[in-house]
Amino acid sequence: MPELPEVETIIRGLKQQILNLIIVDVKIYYKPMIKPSAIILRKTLVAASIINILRHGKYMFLSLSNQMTLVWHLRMTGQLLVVEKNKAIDKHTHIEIIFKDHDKKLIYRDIRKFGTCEIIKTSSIKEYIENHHLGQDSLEIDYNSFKSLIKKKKKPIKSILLDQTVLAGIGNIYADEILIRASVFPLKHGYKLKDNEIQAIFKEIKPTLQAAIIKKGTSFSDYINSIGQKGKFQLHLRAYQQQGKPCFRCKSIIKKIKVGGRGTYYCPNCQK
DNA sequence: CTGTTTACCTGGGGGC
DNA sequence: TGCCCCCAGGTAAACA
Repeated sequence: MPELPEVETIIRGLKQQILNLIIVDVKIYYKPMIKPSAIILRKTLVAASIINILRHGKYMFLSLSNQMTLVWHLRMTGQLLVVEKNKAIDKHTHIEIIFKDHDKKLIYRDIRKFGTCEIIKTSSIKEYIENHHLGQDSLEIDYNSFKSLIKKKKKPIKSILLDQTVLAGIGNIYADEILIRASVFPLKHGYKLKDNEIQAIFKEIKPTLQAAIIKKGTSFSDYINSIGQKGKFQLHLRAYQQQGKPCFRCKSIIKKIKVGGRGTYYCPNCQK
């Protein structure tokens, strides 16, 4: 499940590997993931190069040399990989991008086919973020806007952290990791949180995500970065998938519940 | 407007 | 061995 730290890790890898390489061919095997169409994607990419990559939350913006930008979202099992040009692809590979005079290619793999690739004008990236009602990036958000957003919401804080219109980038893993570090019960509603609890959550958001970026993300099931490596933050998880294990703080047994339909892990003693 | 539920997909695991 | 069912979760769309 690529969340902000995993997407950031992928972008850092891609920037080192494929920036400014001229694209000579694009092969598309699964068309429904592309907006507006596979034909337009091919036309847009051939003869162009990727000159910059930005991130907002879990969205990647790959800007091209021709004033166009690919908005790529990996959803749950998407992978952007740089592999040897002659490497055989498997049935989960949906796009191949071939570069001029280069022994590597960029491929898109996605077991569950939820990922999307959308072509927009580079000048309308801001507009795209607004139209999709994305909140501030989780590494950028300031305390006052965070606090006022949380106070308005009549739903569990866990669901609020997952809401990309509130703040962008947090998914199921890091929502639980932030809440156990902040000692806040995931089912407690936003408007019922005390200032010191909102402060405690805010204080954990950026350091938790930054720590995960340093470890190159969490690899629980499918996530690997652009050179096929797993992350290492799964070795530092305190809540996610830790049911039955002792809490890092008080040694109580971590419990698993459902919040808004999502598996949620927490310490029944520290998070009340 | 708000918040909740469902659809989109596939693979893995449990029950039998 | 194999079939059925459920589960995993990010987002958009449908719904209440």
